[in-house]
Amino acid sequence: MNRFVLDKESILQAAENAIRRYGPCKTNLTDIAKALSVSHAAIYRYYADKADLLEAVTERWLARTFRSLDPIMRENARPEEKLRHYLQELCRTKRACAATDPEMFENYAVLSEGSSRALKEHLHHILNQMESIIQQGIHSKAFIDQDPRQLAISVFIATSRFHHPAFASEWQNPDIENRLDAVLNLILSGMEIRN
Amino acid sequence: MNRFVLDKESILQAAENAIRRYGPCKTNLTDIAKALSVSHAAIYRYYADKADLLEAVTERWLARTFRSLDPIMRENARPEEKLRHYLQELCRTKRACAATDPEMFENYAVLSEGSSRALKEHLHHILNQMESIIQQGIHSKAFIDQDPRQLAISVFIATSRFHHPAFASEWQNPDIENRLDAVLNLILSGMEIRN
DNA sequence: CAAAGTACATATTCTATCATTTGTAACTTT
DNA sequence: AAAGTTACAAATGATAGAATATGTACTTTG
Repeated sequence: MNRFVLDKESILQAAENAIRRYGPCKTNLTDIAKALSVSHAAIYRYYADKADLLEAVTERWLARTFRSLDPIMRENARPEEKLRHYLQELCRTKRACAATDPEMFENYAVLSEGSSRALKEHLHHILNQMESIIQQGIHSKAFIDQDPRQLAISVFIATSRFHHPAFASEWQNPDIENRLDAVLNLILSGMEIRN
Repeated sequence: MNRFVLDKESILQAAENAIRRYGPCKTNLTDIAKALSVSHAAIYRYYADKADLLEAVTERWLARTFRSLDPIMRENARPEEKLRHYLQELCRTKRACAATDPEMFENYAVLSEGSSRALKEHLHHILNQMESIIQQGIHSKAFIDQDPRQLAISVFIATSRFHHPAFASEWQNPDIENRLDAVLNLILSGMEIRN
């Protein structure tokens, strides 16, 4: 018998499968429960409600998907190159998700319209990492001496077109990577101390 | 009798009134025709179809609304200040429309999701004006010597968050103007030749 | 014959009703 | 008592038939 122990993790996996199969809009608790061979009510023992479950699914997905940013933090490159790599990788990852994992990306896009705790935390995490790189750059006299948090926010905003899901339809343009590089050149040379 | 001569202009005005009254989604040709005391079929003598009429309405609205940019082009300021003013005014105008003329703004936002000739031309017009300011800056050795068109596009993209309708909901934040200034500082100092 | 109206086919949108989904509480089983 | 099921009320979503809107061809009017 393929009898699971029903737990948070198996519910998360079933939910993710359902989202991939039916898309985020058509996914319902009944189908998720059916896949686990339990009644839908059983899920309420583990998650307060549907929104809570979807938050958890997205949180797990975000952590997995943007792990590729962590090695960049450990790179031994000049801060300006590190920040460039970081944003290139952030945007590349978003593009890759939109193209190869469209349902999970849509799930994320839908959630990003509302106000989700998981997404706020993810944004904070991204800004923290950028701030840390900028901090290094300020210490090594590579970047102008301004509030690194504010700089991180400005850089994040200025590159929105390349990582915000509202613009996902533009990301198919083969020129998109060049466009990002052009914007990064402008921003980075605005931050650098020239000599 | 309030008998009009039915012409393109009076139809445009009636259409704009209808959009303001009912919103772009609920506006239909029958109501527009009713307001003009003609049958809806009469409109087809002047506009090929509904999309054609709405294009024309938007074109007229865009021309009227963004006239405030023209005086800036004639300003006798340093190119870096001129470009700053231009983008501040562009974004300020968008914010003002979103707040005080929500139906016409929504009409514009809806159109901007599709591919409208009027909007493409408007974008070209904006980019042309920005390019011209940048051109001046390059000649006066205030800006780095790069393709002014590409620079204009980069500046436009980097400020999307402040003028693209997808972000209109963020424009209520009282901090929005400071955020724009921070991004403009970054971009402009990236373009300027420092000494 | 130019300009608008009428009549009509097709496409779209509304609306009323029905089915599903969500969330809760009381019940069963081990 | 822990882990699940069953049964149900309220919210949400699907559906089909009615109503309205769009676009075209033909008719009327000055």
